[in-house]
Amino acid sequence: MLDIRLIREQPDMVKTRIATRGNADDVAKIDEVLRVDAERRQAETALQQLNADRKRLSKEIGGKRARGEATEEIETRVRGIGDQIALLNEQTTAADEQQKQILLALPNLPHPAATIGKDASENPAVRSWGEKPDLKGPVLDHVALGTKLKLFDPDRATKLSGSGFICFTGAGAKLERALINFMLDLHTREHGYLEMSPPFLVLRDCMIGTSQLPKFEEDMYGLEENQLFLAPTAEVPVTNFHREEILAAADLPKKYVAYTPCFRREAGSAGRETRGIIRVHQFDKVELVKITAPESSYTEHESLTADAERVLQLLGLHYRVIELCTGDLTFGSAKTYDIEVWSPGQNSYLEVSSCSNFEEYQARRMNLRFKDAEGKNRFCHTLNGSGVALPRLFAALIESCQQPDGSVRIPEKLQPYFGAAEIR
RNA sequence: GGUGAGGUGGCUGAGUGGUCGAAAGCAGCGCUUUGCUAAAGCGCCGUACUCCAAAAGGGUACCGAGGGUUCGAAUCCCUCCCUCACCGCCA
Repeated sequence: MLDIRLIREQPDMVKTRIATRGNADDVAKIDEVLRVDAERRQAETALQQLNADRKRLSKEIGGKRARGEATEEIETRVRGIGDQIALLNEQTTAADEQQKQILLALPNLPHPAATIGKDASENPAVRSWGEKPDLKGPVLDHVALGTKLKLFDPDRATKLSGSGFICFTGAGAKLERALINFMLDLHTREHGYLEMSPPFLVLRDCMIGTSQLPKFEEDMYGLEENQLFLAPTAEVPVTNFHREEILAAADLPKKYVAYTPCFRREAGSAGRETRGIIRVHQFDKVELVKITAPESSYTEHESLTADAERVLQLLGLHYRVIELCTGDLTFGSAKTYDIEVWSPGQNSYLEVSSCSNFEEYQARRMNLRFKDAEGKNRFCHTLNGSGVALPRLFAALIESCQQPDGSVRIPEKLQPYFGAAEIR
């Protein structure tokens, strides 16, 4: 959520920066929120004056009663003030709510140094690591390989939950588990993250806090009856862990890692990149979350991205890192790096991680603050990134490690977790 | 799910209709005293919004949340949430 004071004081700067996202509605919303804000403050000032009057006169009544004097006249006056207060109260509450809704629907400002562009085609490449594997023999994609080696069963998964679900089986299920444990151990032992195992169902307030709601409700699974949502990413429960808190500066940065399944409706993306296990309604992910002081968030953003990259490096998988340009930047993010692993079967790169710095955008929504050296309460910065998402990692791994004889070689670092050197 | 007891500032804890944004204590900060430590004394010590060009300084709201009664609510009434205890159910 953007600071209304920033919008009030520097409306042109806010408009210019938000416009780089390429959505004209956002700019219009700035003007709207400024208008509502002005109305709100005017009504609020009038209301406060009336409240002050009522408070003063009510105290007078108390005094007069104590002295045994008549109070009917004042009581009548105050009753009249009370009626006005009720009216103005409705106005300010409505304006307040309206302002809040507009602010919740406005995306974050892209970082001032962000690459300006209209969509994914203009995302600048940052770096790449490793080489495309030199595969001998016919290259199978992960669907063919997985089916042949019985690593997962798309057809039977459909029988269970409909299209867009996957069921891992046998060595596939074990590989999934091995990858989760490998990543959790890496991030906790070598990168200093604290492991969390959070609830997968979260309250609406959490979804608002990390900015999935109110704007993206159609992409979420919700349980109508008790107002819970299936978390689309561990980012939601883990970042909201400290919602409404004031942390000590000495406790920052907080670094958390969590494995959770992720639930996404993927509304509107039917048919796109849906082959095999590339885009499913439920997938596993190991997520990295940081809560930092504003001064260090960009340094922490670089190291978080490096921590995620390390997973692919240790598995020997070729990848590249790109920066999202303003037009492709996610809603709440100020800066995002995507990590894309090479998929020989798709002959393209697959996004396995999206590492974002939200600055204070989420913290403001969830009222997450810290006490700085001067004792002032300030908003934290929040960051997260996948470390990394599993189905695409799984696909890239089996495709990249396939052998001419049709087996899959397990990367050395993963063997202790998988318990074997190959799948055949 | 049932019954009972609770939810007040960083913490403990007073406050059952009027000058209560809230006693007192602890913790914290500053000053005085002091060779140091300790102790004592004095003062400060919540958050948000808002008014003023700004500072200084005002104002309003907030005692789990939301409604209601009243001229006036931390205090009375209703609903909900949460915590604790016991009972029931249950992996």
